[in-house]
Amino acid sequence: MNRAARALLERLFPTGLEHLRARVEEVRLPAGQTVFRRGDPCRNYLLVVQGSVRVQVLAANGREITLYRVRDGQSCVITTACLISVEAYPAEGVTEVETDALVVPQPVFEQALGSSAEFRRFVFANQGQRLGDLIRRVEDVVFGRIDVRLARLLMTLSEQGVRPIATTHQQLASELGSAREVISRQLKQFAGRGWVGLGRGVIEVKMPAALDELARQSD
Amino acid sequence: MNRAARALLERLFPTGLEHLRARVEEVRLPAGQTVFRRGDPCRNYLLVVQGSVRVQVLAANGREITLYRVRDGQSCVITTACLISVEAYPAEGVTEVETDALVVPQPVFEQALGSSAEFRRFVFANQGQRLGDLIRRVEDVVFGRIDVRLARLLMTLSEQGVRPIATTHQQLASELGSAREVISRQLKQFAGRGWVGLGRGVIEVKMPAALDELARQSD
DNA sequence: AAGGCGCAGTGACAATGTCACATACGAACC
DNA sequence: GGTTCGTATGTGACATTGTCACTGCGCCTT
Repeated sequence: MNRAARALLERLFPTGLEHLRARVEEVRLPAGQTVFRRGDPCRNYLLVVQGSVRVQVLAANGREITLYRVRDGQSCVITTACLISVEAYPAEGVTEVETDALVVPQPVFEQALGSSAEFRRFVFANQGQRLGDLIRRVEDVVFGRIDVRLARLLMTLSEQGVRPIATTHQQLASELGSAREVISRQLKQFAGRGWVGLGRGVIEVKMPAALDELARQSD
Repeated sequence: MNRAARALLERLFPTGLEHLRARVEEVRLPAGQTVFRRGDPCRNYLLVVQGSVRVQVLAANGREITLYRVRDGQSCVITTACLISVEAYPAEGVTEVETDALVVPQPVFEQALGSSAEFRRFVFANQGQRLGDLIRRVEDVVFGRIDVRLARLLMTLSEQGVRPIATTHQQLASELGSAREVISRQLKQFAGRGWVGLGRGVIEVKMPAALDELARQSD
């Protein structure tokens, strides 16, 4: 078990709960691995030590939308909520990169919840954040314009990742719950204004200020 | 305090936790009352004893969408999640009818969470259901056709409420996150096929089987 | 070099949302 | 009975977004 995993474990199962640590398993998942599927029952509490899990919903016709991501040191709302209420997963989770996770069996989860205020705080803090993400996503999808949403996404990707951005139009569409053609058209507009440069599987943000101004429009 | 409230209180604060009951307050809210606003901090855990709270998001241009409802014996995800994570409310809640609720102060909530497995189960069961509602709502909004969604809504309303349905096109639009004109057009189509009868503020479902068939279409 | 496959471009059309009005209904009041 | 007023609904023109059916391009494999 690596250092980050051990630190997280010690934080969540502090003195007095050491005996629970042994029942927590560490797993290393390759990128692109499905962690849970829609309709699966929840049996374990999952904690991402290091990596990223994308939680998404798929439509029959191939369209999809990303609900939120679970990143380093976070846990998944759906798992938490379904674990005790015994609902099936309403969405699916896929690792985006190689991901290190801790698997806490349901009985251990319940026991820790009963005996550690720190553990409860962690669980609820995660719930709150993920739920907030989700509601903002609804708002965005229902009321937001696609150009604004795309501009925002491009800014986010260019700030946090390698430049130029390595992604396909289809991936952007899946992120936003839109269709590839729509994204292609928007990107062409952006490119026409000189805001971005387009290549196969590559997008270069050339005028971040312009994109940013568009991204700030709320309505 | 009425019987239903007392029963709920006894269930959630059983023998051993009687002392907490006294710190829970009962309130009776009139219909149309705003329970919490977007951006408000969460200070109390709210339990609906009898009534209904609609949780919704409003857009700048007047459009709105209902996320879910909290009904008899249920509690609100947002409140639960924000209470401990100290996030502000990302949506707002409004009573739809006169509503009886229990107000559990944050410290009492934390204490109960630490000492009662029954209380924890209740809280998480509610979380799971409400979160499931929310994800299904996202799916519906992003991938669903408006005619199908409207048919489903009309069936739900006609099954559970007084017939004919007493509602305006605007209310239906707000429920679905759509625009009034869109709903009016769809209803006119339904009426043209003889599926419904329309009046001012009133909709009569005439051919539930036809609506139901439409409502079952998933894609 | 020849396919094959994934990615992107395109035009026509359908569905939904927006805007600016016009109308119609019902309650309250003369 | 009429008048008036506020709310609910109808409507056409248009903008935006999604769908469909293709085309073409670039890169990899064989």
